[in-house]
Amino acid sequence: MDAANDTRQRIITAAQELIYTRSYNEVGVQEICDHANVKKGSFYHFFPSKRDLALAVLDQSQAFMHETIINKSFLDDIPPLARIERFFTTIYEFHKQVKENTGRIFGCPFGNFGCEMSTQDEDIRSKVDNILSTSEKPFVKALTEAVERGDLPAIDTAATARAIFAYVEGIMLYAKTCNDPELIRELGKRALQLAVPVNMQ
Amino acid sequence: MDAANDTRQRIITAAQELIYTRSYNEVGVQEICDHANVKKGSFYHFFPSKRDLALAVLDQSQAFMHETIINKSFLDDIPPLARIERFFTTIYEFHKQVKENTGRIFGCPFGNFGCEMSTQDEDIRSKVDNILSTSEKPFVKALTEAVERGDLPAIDTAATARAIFAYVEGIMLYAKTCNDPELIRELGKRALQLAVPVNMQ
DNA sequence: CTTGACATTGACCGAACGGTCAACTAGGGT
DNA sequence: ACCCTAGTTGACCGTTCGGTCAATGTCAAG
Repeated sequence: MDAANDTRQRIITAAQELIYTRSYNEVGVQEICDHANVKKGSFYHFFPSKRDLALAVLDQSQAFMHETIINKSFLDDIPPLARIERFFTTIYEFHKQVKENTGRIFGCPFGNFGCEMSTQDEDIRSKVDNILSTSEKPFVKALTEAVERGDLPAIDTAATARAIFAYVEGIMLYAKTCNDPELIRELGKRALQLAVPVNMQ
Repeated sequence: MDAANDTRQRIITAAQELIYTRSYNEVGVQEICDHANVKKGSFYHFFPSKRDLALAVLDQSQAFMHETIINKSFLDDIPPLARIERFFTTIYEFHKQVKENTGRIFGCPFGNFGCEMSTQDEDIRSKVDNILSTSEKPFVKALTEAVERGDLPAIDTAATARAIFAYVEGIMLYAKTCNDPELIRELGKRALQLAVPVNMQ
C-alpha cells in the first residue's frame, strides 16, 4: 500500500512536470516512467490508460494551485480587492521564478490542457471546465465582499469573476507565447477594470 | 508550377483544418496527406519537415483571420470603439456557426499553437508571438482614433490593445474549454472596460 | 508455513510516427 | 528527338507509440 501509493504518486508527479513543461501529446508513457523510476508494466497496474493519468494529474495540479497560489492570495488579512491584486502579484512572482530557473514560461496548466485536449477528450474537457469554474469561486467571494463593503457598486459578481479569470487565462497564454513574465504584471494591473461597468460616451 | 502550387496549397489547407480542430501533435503527416489526396513522398517534396508545414499553416491562418474577421470588423464605417465591439460580435457569430456545424468550439488557432508549441519549438513560438503583435495593431488604431475623437481619455493605446487582445485569447480559451460560444458574447461585452482606467476607492 | 492480494518486471504486440529514397512521369525549351 | 527540371509514387527506414501479459516478487493476515 505504502510503496504502491508512493509509486503511483511518483508517476503522477513526473507526469505533471513533463506534461506541464511540454505537452500531453508530446510526452510518452515510457518517458514518464523513466522519470518516475517505474517500469511501464507497473504504470499500467495503476492507470488503465494514459488519459486516466491525465485526469489524476489535473487533480493534483488543482490541489497544488489552490494550496500554493489561491489560498495564500485570498487570505482575508487585507481588503477583498487587494486580495485579487495579490493574486496577480503571486502568479507573477511564481512565473518570474520559473523563468529564472528554466528560461521559460509554461503558462497555466489548466489552460494548456484545455487548449490541447478539449476537442479530443470529453472527460478531460469537462474536468478542466470544472476546475476553471471552481477557481472562479475565490474571486466571487472577494468581489461579493467588496460589494458589501461598498468598495464596488452592486455588480454581477459571478459574471465578473468569470471575466477576470478568463483574462487571467489570456494573460498566461500571452506570457507563455511571448515567454515574458512581465506581461503578467503589466496586464494584471487592469484586471479589476473588468469589475467596474463604465459609461462610455 | 500550377499543379505544384495546387498540391502544396491542398496540403496546407488540409493541415490547417486538421490541426485547428485537433492539435499539432495529434495529427500525423500521413493523415494530412490523406485529406489532401497527396502521397507522403510528395509532402516531403514541398516541406522539409512537419514543423515547416506548421509555419506555413500559421501564415495561412493569419491571412484568413485578417481577411475574414479583422479587416471586416475594423472598417471605418462606424465609430472606432464600435468597431472593437463589432470584432467581438464577428468572432461570436463565427464560432456560433462553427458550433452549429460541428458541435465544437475550437478556440483561436494562434492561441492553440502558442499553448501547445511555445515551449517546444522556438520558431513556432516567435511566429505566434509575431502574429499576436500584428493582430493588436487594428486595436491600437481604433483606440488611438477614439482618443483623438474624445471618445476615450488619453491612454496608452498600445498597452490597452494588448490587454484587450489578451482578454480575447482568454475568452477563446474559455469558450473552447466550456464548448460554449455564448461566453464570447457575454465576456466580450466587458472588453472596453480594459481601456478605461478606473479610480477605485 | 501457507495463502492470497497486490506490486513489479521485462519481453512483447501491432500500429503509427516522421522521414528517406530511387525510380518513374509529365511537360516545356532547345 | 532530346534533355532538364519539377512533381509523383510506393516501398521502405528505424523509432516510438499506447498497451498487454505471464511470470515473479513481496509481505501481511490467517
